[in-house]
Amino acid sequence: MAASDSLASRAGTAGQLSRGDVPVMRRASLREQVRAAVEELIVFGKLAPGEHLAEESLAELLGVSRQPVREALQSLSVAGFVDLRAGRGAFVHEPTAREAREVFHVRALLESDSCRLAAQNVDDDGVRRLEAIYAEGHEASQNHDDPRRLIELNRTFHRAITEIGGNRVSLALLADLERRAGWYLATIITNRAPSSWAEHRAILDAVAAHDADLAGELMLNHIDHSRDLLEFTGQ
Amino acid sequence: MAASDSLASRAGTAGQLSRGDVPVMRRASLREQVRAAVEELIVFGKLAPGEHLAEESLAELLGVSRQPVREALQSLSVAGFVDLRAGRGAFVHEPTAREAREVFHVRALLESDSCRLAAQNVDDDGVRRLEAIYAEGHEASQNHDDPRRLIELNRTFHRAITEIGGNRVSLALLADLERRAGWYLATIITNRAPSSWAEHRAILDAVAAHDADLAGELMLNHIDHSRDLLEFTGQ
DNA sequence: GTCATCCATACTGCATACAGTATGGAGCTG
DNA sequence: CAGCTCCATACTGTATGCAGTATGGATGAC
Repeated sequence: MAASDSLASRAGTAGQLSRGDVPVMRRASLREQVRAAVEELIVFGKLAPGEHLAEESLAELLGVSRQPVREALQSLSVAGFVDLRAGRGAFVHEPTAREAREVFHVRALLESDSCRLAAQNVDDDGVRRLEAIYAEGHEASQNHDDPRRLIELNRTFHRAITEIGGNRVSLALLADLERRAGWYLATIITNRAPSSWAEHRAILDAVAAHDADLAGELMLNHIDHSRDLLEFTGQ
Repeated sequence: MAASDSLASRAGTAGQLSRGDVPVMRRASLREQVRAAVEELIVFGKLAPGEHLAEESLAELLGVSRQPVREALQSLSVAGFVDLRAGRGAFVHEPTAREAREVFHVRALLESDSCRLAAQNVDDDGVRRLEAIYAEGHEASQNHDDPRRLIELNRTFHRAITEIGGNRVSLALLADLERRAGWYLATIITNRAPSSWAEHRAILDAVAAHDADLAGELMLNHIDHSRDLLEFTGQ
C-alpha cells in the first residue's frame, strides 16, 4: 500500500538523526516513526494549519494502529506542532507572527549563549567538525539543493555549536525550537541559505578564535536575520 | 480504596493550577492527573531516583489502566523527571550536579530576559499583582510553612514575572524548568525561602520602576543564588 | 424566517488483550 | 569454580474494543 510505503520512507529519514553506525540498527518505536512522519507532513505543508488530525485516519494512512499515533500526537503537541483540544483531538497548530517572533527570540537567547560557551570550550577537533559541516552546507546552499537538505544542514551546524557549548539542557530545548523555526522558515529557506552560510562562516571563525563575546553576538544577529526575513514574507 | 484516594488527592492539588473559577470545573484528563500525581511522588521523594516505574504497578496504585499511565510517563520524560529506556520502560531520572547547573543556567537566561521584558511592559495592574503575591510569599516564608506551599508561591511569583514579560514560548519552557529546579531544591527550600523573598522584593521594585537592566540583573543573581545553595548541599 | 431543540454521527479517552523482547538466574560445561 | 547457554518471567509496545461526549445538521416551534 501507499500507506506503509509512506511510513517506511519517513522512518528512513528519522534513522539519519540517530545514525551512530551501531552494529545492529535498533528500529525506532512506531510512535517515533509516526512522530517524524507527521512532523514532516506538517513542515512541508502536506497538512495545513488548523486541519483536524483524526487518530483513525492517520493510523490508516500510516498503516499502524491508533495507539502509536495518539502518543506521537501528544509528543508533537509538546513541541508546538499540533494543539490538543480536550475531547476534540489534535489540530495542526496555526502559528502567529507573534509566536514566530517569540520562538526566534528564545532561540536567539539560548543559541547566543551556547555560542559563547562554544567559543570558550572548543578544541581542535571541534573546529575541524564545524569546518566540515560548513563546507558541506556552503556548497549545498550555492547549488540550491532541495529545502529538506538545506534545513537539515542548517540544523546540523547549529546543533554542533550547541553541542560544543556543552549545555545538554539547552541542547534539548533547542532541538524543538529549531524544528519549529524550521517550519516557519521552510518556505523561504532556499533564498535565505546563501547569506545564512556566509554568517555561519563568521561564527565559525569567532568560535575557532575563542572569542566568546563576538561569537555570541554574531549568533544573536544571525538568528535575528532569519526572523527579519520571516517578517518580510508577511508570515 | 487507598489507590483511588491517592489519585483523588493529587487531582485536587493539580486543580489549583488551573483554578479559574469557571462555572463547571472540567475534570482534567486521567493522564494529566496521573502526571501530576507521579511528578509529586518524585519531587517529594516518594519515588527514588533510578527506581523502575512499571506501568502495571503504577496503574494499580492509582486505580487506572496502563494507558493513561503510559502517556503520563512519556510526558514526564519530556519534562526530565523520568527516563524512558527503549524496551525497559520508565525510570525515575537521576539528576547530576552538572545537569542541575545546566538547568539553573538556562533558567537564569530565560527568566532574566523575561524580567527585563516585564520591566518594560508592566502596568499598574501588573505591579499590584506582583505585590499581592509578594505579600503572601513573604509571610509564608517567615512562618516556615510547608515546603509544598513555599514551592508553589515561589513558582507563582516567577511565573507572574514571566507572564508580564509576555513571551509565551518562554513561559511554556520555564514551566518545565521551574518544576525541575523545584525538584532539585525541594529538600532545602525551607531554609532558602526567607532570603529568596528578600530578593523577590528587590526584583519587584525594579520591575515597578521600569528599570529593565536592573530587573534582569537581579533575576540573574537571584537564580544564581539558588544554584549556589544547591552546590553547598552537595547535591 | 429565525431560533432552539434533538438526534445521528464521528471521534476521543480509557480499558483490555495480545505478541514480542529484555533480563536474571538456574543449570550445564569446561 | 568460572563462564556460557538457555529458559522462565515480567514488562513493554502495539492492537483492538468499548463507553462517553462534542458536534453539526435536521426538525419543529415561534
